[in-house]
Amino acid sequence: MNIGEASRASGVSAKMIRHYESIGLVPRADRQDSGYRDYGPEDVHRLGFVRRARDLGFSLDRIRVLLGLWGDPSRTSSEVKALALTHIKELEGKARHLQEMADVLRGLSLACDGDERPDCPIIAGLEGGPRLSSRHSRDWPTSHSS
Amino acid sequence: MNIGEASRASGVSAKMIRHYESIGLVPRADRQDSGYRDYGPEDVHRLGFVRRARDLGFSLDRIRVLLGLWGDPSRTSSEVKALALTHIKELEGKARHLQEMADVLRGLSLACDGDERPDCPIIAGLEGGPRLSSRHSRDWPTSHSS
DNA sequence: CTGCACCTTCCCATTATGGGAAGGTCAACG
DNA sequence: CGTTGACCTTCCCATAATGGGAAGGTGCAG
Repeated sequence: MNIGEASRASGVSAKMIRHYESIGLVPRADRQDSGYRDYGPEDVHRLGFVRRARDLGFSLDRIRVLLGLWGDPSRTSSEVKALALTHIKELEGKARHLQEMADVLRGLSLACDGDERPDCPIIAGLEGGPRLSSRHSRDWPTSHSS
Repeated sequence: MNIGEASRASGVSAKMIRHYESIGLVPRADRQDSGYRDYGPEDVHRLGFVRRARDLGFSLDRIRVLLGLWGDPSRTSSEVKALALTHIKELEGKARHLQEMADVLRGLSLACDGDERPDCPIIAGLEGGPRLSSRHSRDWPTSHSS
């Protein structure tokens, strides 16, 4: 089958299929006489694997490893699991980081009237002064006059 | 002051300061006779603003808008707040997405023995079959024999 | 034979950041 | 004065993953 059909069948864009081939993530596809790439069910299967791994946030580099494990009959499930757990930690670390940023910003936003006047704690927070944290405003000692 | 000092004072790398200038995010810096860029307290202040906005996950494009609002005496805090709330939604959306991926993977990992044998639900999950979801395994109807 | 859909390769753009080269400036030290 | 080392300049390249689009070849249907 042509690349377009393989793309539809696997959910990977033709552009990306070519790219994955160019970086050696997937083997070079066979060619028809026309020069068109030629894919079989196994290729589509592999591309689907890659797509699902991408959907779970794995980097192409890590997918390379996963593909190796996939095709390795002597793999151990502990290798796979270790890779997965590492990835889970990274995902959750990033999720936490994003949520922390959101929380800080929400704290500033709660203090912002959101009216027609220019005064705005959000701008003030960005402007400097106390480090941005997720704590409440009463924990922001703007100055210690003592 | 030289760019190095401005960098240390603002927490923005010299490389990035030049970059921000090149894309017009911050005004072109004055030059000393030597050709060195020359920064004043106000410049450092602005760079600090940019850094803190970056720390909260704002894109440079949005920081451009924030800087505009910052310097606009006729801004309304509602404009700022709206921008912030939009950004919060995006951050939380991304955080949720990452967490969902982690949850799916954790589901697969829990089912994986992690021993010396090759059998691995994680690999099987990537390989295809039922769509990857965050549901429990008892919610994965592999087949309906009825 | 024409037209349209599809394929090929190649280059460019994105986002934010950094590495590094080649060369100019400055200050200090001997 | 001369050298050295820290600092500055600009310019190009790289990253990760994806897409846009151009220029040109292929295949099939009418």
